[in-house]
Amino acid sequence: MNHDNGRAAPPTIADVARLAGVSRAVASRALSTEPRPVSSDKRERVIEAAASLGYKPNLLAQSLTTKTVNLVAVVVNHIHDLSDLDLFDRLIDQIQAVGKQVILVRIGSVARVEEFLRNGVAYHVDAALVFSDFADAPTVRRMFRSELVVMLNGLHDELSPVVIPDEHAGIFEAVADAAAKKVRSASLVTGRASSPVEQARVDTYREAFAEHGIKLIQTVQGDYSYESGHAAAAMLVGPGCPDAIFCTSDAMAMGILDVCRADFPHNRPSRFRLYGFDNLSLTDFDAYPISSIGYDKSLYVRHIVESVVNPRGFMPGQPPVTVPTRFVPRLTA
Amino acid sequence: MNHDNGRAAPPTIADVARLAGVSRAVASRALSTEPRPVSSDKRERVIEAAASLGYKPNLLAQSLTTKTVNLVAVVVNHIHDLSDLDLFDRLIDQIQAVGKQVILVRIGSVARVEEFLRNGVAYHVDAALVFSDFADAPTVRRMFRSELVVMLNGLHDELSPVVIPDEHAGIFEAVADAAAKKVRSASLVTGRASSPVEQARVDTYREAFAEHGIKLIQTVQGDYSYESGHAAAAMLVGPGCPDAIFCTSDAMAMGILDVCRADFPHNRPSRFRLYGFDNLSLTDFDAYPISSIGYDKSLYVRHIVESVVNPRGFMPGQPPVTVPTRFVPRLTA
DNA sequence: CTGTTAGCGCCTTCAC
DNA sequence: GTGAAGGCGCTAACAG
Repeated sequence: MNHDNGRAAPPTIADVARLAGVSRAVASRALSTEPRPVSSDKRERVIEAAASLGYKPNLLAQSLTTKTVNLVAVVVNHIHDLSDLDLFDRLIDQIQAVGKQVILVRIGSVARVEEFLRNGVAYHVDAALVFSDFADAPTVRRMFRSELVVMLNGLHDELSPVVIPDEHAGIFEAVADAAAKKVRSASLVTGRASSPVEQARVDTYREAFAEHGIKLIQTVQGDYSYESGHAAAAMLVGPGCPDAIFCTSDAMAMGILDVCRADFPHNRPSRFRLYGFDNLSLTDFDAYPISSIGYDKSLYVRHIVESVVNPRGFMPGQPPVTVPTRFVPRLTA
Repeated sequence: MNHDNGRAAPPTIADVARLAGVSRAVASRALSTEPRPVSSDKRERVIEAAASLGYKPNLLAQSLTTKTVNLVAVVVNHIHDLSDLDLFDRLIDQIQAVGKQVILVRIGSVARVEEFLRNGVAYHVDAALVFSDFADAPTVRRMFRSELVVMLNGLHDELSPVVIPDEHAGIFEAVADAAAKKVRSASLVTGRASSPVEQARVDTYREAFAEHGIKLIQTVQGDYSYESGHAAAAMLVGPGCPDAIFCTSDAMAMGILDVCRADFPHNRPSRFRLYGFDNLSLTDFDAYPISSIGYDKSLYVRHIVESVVNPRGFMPGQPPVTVPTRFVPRLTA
């Protein structure tokens, strides 16, 4: 019953085979999840022996021959990238549901990428899901010795599958909402200008403004953070205050809202309307009822896990898998 | 320069040895971090060869002989346990800084614990850091085949090191703060009654109230969540509203604050004072300036990582390592 | 269907 | 200081 009292080494498949009176190969086959040829009586004996020994396969040794570890790397800049905990909770749950485990890799800074490469953090993970934009696909492929890199940071790559929210619809819906509410002028608070994703996002806003005859008064650069929203507020709501402020992250919108509480009696806009982006779960708190742009997280996660489970579904050069975004109205608009 | 264009298999130590014109053993020794006898010219040649090949040791194969994977499991109930992202960011950073990687295990429910055991998620992790209270130390030890389990969920265990905040000081400071502000009556909002940690916490509050002559009017049970705080508010601030409300989590305090905004003009208390617990980074947002009880997170993380790096520092039966808590005043008190 | 034989990639004796 | 040989635990190829 009790099989790990002493300092005894964990049983190996050789122990199981011996106890069952079969060869190691048969034991291996009997214990395999795949259908393998074994006579049913031997299979039974093996299984019983394994149970009585409390045998657990050494997955590391296993991976050495099968070349698959059931390990998926999730690569982020900082853990704060996980601010959408809801999304990550689903993601991890789903990855575990398909029998894999998550190794969480925090890059921290661009410099660390090089460090990782030098130090050889080279687990042969089955796949790497890249949320960090500090590393491009080829680099990540080298880091993990894995061909299967799923880019979720907006950086495209011919050789790797890409899953990405299609921001067009959501942005246009949000701007249309503003236009319907007689918004004629707007300011835009952006993130890091260097990011191509952010570039595209800003362009989409511009396009939508143009289409609805909304005048873009001013663009302020932040860094997606609450603090940068806080700081941006001063530049935005002076005398020439716009009818609406659009932010490319919810956190920045939260910062602005906190500076301008007076402009939102009972959380409703008076002087200007406020739109965020991301649809963080934070926007469910009463104090931050920020109209935002979001997407179906389960669908997004499903696409990601699908490309991990079924890597052959991807052909080099294939266009990104997209998840449509939509406008999520709340009080601030 | 480019060493993985084709479908070529990653270079092994044998390739390095061949290129350097030495035996595999010498190559292994030269590449080892430990000091091993190798003539310096050969060492140099090996290192150069490894670099030019872009050689990265296969950590899995390595672990097969060294019995150490440089993998640390972080076990949580849900990802929402990570609500203190600040803490986790440091933790992961520090773990990576000592050359290990984090495998994030989400238990989800008590039923899943058994499932993990059956499926033999037997990665030989070097250590498991248990935040989940769904699993006790013996179970986790079996799950991971690891002797080194660090309990961070408040569940004690003779055989495993425990790191835990010492809540006494912080609670007494908070209650003293209230007493100094003429608080004479208080209500307490608690988490799951089943948890022994929570039991102890509640007892400490009671003790502190008694010492300062504060009358405990009412105890309401929540579940640490924002929503449960929201719900509790109705029961608390009726006619016999206390002078202060103490919550055993910041999230619950946030829920109460949102229901009772009117009682906090300019975020300052009028009818009653509000105290949280955890000192979440959320309390840095202007909208939730909740007085709380926290501890030095870097110190906490340092203790954890120390017990992972230096497991022999722990003796069975040793008392928990504690991190002192302290009161963190903000507007709501 | 079964058992034997070879490795997977690495490290560690152990002789030299 | 060096290299040959053996083995970590497991599974894929073979013959039988």
